[in-house]
Amino acid sequence: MPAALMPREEVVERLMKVVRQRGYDGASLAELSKATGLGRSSLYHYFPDGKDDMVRAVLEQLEQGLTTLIFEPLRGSGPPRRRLEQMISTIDAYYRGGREACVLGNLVLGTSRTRFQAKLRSIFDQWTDAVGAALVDAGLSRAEAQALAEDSVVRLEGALIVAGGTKDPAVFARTLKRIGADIVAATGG
Amino acid sequence: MPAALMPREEVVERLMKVVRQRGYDGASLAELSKATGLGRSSLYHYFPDGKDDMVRAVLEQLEQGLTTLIFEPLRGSGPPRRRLEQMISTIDAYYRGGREACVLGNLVLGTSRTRFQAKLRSIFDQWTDAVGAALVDAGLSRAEAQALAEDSVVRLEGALIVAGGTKDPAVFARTLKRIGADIVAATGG
DNA sequence: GTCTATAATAGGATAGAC
DNA sequence: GTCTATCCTATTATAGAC
Repeated sequence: MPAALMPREEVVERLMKVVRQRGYDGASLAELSKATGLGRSSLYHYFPDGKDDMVRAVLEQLEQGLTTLIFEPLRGSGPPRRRLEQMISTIDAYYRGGREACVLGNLVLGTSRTRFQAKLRSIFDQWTDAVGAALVDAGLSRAEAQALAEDSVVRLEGALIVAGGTKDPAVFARTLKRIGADIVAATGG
Repeated sequence: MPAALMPREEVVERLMKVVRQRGYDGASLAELSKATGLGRSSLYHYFPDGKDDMVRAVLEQLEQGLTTLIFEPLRGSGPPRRRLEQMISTIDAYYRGGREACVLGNLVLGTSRTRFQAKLRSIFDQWTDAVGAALVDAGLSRAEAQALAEDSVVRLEGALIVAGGTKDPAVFARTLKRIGADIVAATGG
């Protein structure tokens, strides 16, 4: 029995790239097939329910990646402000300085929002809560922490939209700076 | 010679509603036809180049609407802070408290960004510049005004994404409050 | 200016061989 | 586990009558 040509994780990673660039509605099976190097039938072998299944896998893997890269480090040890700064530079790299679009944003818009609502909400909430937890560790009240955390996630998503729309990645860089500055200000200069 | 059943403006308004809800890739001609009450052929009579033409018209009309509702009032007379507060409540109504998605965001994501890049950029820039102008009137330096204006637009767009993804319009309301508070703080309490 | 009808293509999904 | 071939539907777009 022949082995898979690549690990499932790698397949999903390539699917994610397409969804990130083209969204749910814009990602055709032809492109998903081309990006993975797998024929339609092979894709249906991995993902029996078709595109929905693929995107669910993308969201699962994204959640896992964010957990490892961002949520867990935010709740880790070390000075809270350092953890928050680390998140910002991880995000900067992840979105390539604002040149890459956001998978989440792409799935919120178009016709796909309702399809994946529960998972989308869960990821946004985990993100906000993880940032909030680090801010509480830094001395903020729960309410202050939650508000600043939500604002940080909102700004991130917004900066990716505006940077994409203006074709100006600098908007993203400036937004990350503002997020960092507000965190520094709130946690006592 | 029979008159049009409805003014072109109304046709474009209905197209906009579909684009806003479903994005470029998700907006099929069948839906655009249903939403306007016009058959495919009638749509092609108004918009010979098909969907691209329709979305170009949507963006033109959106630009016009934003100019009247937001950009011009921001540059108008009256206390600058009042003009900025007015913008915020206009936006709140326009996006129905965060329950409606953003046409711009929808066209930035999916496969449509490059198609309409120039117009998207123009609208984002006009928005930022108009907010910046009001902030300069309120006494901020050009650099401070530009930064706070950009941040306001970024937060708006981000809040619409996060509110959509979490199905929680309150995120949008809180973000508008934060934008207002930061404007008040920057223009001298 | 709007319609019905239809073309031509691309879309998602399946069957069955290997 | 992957492929080729195929199906059916939806999609964009056009033709031509009224």
